[in-house]
Amino acid sequence: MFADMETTMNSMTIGRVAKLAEVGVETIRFYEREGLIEEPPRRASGYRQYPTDTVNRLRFIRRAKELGFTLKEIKELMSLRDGGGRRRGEVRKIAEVRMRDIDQKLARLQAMRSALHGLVESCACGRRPTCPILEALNDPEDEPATRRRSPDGS
Amino acid sequence: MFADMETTMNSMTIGRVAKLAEVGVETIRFYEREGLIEEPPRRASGYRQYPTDTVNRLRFIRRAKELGFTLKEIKELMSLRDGGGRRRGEVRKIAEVRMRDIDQKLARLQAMRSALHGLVESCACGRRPTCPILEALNDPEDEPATRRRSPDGS
DNA sequence: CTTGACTCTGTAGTATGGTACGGACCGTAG
DNA sequence: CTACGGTCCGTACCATACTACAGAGTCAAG
Repeated sequence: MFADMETTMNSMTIGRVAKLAEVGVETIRFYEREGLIEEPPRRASGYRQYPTDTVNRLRFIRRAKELGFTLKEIKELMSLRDGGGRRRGEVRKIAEVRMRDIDQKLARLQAMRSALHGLVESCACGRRPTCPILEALNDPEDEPATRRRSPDGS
Repeated sequence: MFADMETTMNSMTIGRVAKLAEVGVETIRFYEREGLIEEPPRRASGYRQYPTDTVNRLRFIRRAKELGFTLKEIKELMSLRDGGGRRRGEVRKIAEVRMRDIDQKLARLQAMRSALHGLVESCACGRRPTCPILEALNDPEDEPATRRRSPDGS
């Protein structure tokens, strides 16, 4: 058909982009309104003409969302690319904060993973005093399991 | 005050649980309605009396949510503890699926982390042809970067 | 035994992130 | 040139996950 032409021409209709990025057409327009992707050039008719790169941006958004980031956070993450009108030190600081945030997510996912692994390997479902899955996301920082700081949280 | 008594008595009011788990009182009742936590015993007055363990469950929910799991998924994860009326093989299968899901999240978070790390270390913001942050979540599985399987995605 | 904070139920409203029209226009295959 | 699907814009609706009342009852300190 004409799919090949569109892809090689480095300019795609919204429907083609949507299909490649595996999102809905309405979603793309929604992201445009929300400022997550920039307004593309238009044809004389008003049709949006997307650069192929937009597909990657949309996939990034989709996956980042699956990792628990909000659209607002994703917008910020993507703006780190070009600095988003921020000073260098500021970009650096944001990136560092996000990294710590990600490290925490990594640690918790790993804990959950190993809890599930234990469940699969030993099949020790329901015969333990404590549940490894629930334990997985226990955080010694705010759970004084043995005693830590003041006994009253407030 | 009476905080100490309540904690040591292994039975807490909803307000106390809420404070310790760092969620709202209304949220707890909402989770109860949704079946994420079981209905606690009541006093004669109708007041809910929570076992201390409920705090851990609520924290688990809070963190799992931050990791991008929906309440439905979290409910399923928690039900793996007691089997949730499922056969052993079924529990195992669910756990395995979830593990693969988590592995993917881990890989993507790690990619994003290292992209941010590169940004912080080299401070190479905005002077590259491609953006490491956007690249981070590119997936060779569905993005035929160099050519792979059929050239047309559909 | 009053007072003020807490809890109860039920219902309504909010924020986020889309999703689905309706009615008109565009574009290309036949 | 006509059919038919894609796209336009605006608005309305939806699911998820809370959040905020209202109005009544409860608890415990003073």
